[in-house]
Amino acid sequence: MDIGEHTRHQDRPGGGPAGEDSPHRTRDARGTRLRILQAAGAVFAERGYEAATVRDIAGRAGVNQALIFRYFGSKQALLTEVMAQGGKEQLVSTPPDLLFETALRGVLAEGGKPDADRLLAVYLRSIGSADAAPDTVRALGEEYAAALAALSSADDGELRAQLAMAWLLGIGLMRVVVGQEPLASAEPDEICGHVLTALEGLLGDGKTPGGRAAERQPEERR
Amino acid sequence: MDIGEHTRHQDRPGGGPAGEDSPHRTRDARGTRLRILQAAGAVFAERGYEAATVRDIAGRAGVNQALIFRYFGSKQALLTEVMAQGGKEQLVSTPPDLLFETALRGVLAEGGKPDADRLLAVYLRSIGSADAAPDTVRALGEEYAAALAALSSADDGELRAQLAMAWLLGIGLMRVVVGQEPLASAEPDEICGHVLTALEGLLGDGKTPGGRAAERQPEERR
DNA sequence: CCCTTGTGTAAGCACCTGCTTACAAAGCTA
DNA sequence: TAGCTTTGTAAGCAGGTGCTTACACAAGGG
Repeated sequence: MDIGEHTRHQDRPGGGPAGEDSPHRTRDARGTRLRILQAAGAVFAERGYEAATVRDIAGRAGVNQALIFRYFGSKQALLTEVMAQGGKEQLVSTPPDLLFETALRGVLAEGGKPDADRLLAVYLRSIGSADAAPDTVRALGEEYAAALAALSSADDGELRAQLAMAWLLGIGLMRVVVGQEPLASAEPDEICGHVLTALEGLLGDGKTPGGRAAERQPEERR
Repeated sequence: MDIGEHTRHQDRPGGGPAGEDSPHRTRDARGTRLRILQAAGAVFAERGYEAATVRDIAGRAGVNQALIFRYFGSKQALLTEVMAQGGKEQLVSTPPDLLFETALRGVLAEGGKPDADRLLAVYLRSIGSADAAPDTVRALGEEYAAALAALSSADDGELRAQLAMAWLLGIGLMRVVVGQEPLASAEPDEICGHVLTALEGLLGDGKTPGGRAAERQPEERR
């Protein structure tokens, strides 16, 4: 699973003052910060936290590595910043009854689109090594699970919701990191149908039917 | 999750020829090799591949680190060896219709028992970083999925089986690595009941509509 | 005795890591 | 011009990494 499409800035060793067509304005602090964040997201997603080096990130962003420490302080803080961006937006902007399907489709879309936000890959690849990553995942996962649990009237609703979240993560792991076939190339609609059908009883608590989200026939793609 | 119980050999810097009561026979190649493998499994499981150092492993095993390279050649080869041991035993020794529940219970038991085989933790923590880890996981997962797929008459049986395997991995990830509550401390029986019920329609028979399976409640409601 | 083989060790090498420091230049005000 | 802040860079530091080398000691055979 090669990514292959990134910002095109390479580490230019010479950096001479000759007439090079610099693709970005120099001395643009906000732009530089953003490029570092994007490059960090890509490198963390590809290699995981430990294997990613700040020299790699700086090279990909086209900046000197000292700038990374000026802007973010440390490699760990950079990872935290990468993880923090855009984490909860989906959570607060999606009605709870559609939350799981939305999150699932987000996970499924990640493998396909090359330029999709690689947040999930960063999470998955950094969980094993970085100290802050499991905490971030746990905190985010708990909020998702709590929102999901509110839908169910079962007394162990939170556990059920976390089981559903675990399935999300596992599917993402298999598709994005491991790349197992045929799962990795399967149609999102097909996977979505299977998963939602299977979870119907787990999340829908039995009394009220799960609603449209659990219909076997997948809805039209958004 | 403190381990706390291992071979008690520490790296002794002096190593004087005085009358030291060595708790293991010296010059025992097979025993030394085994101790290295066990120590490597523990350290890889705790820290992940990248963060684990051969000096740590050697220290935990009570041997000189040069021995690790004599016995295994490289750190990567050591990881491969650790992953290879005992991977497929369960696969070939379990009838297919019990395979999923057996694997699930193995995953669930891992968090509780401190001295359980940490193979899953090694997998999960090393997936993000090591090169060979995803390949090993993919190969092993494909065999499990193939065995599971043989049970189903659906034409996409393999996909369904891999979805089930993904759930396994995700639950393990949440329990062992992330440690999310209440999932991490939940009773294996309870989780097992939920998961098996939910997967009934997915793995059982592709022809049976999923809604039917979700209609019945889990048998014992705690 | 020496020689060989198998097992274990101490010391180091070459390299890489995150991070820091000293410095240069751009932009701005006066 | 000078002075100041902001943005960027080159060079290096202290420490850790995987891995190698040279060596020590036990055991067995001639």
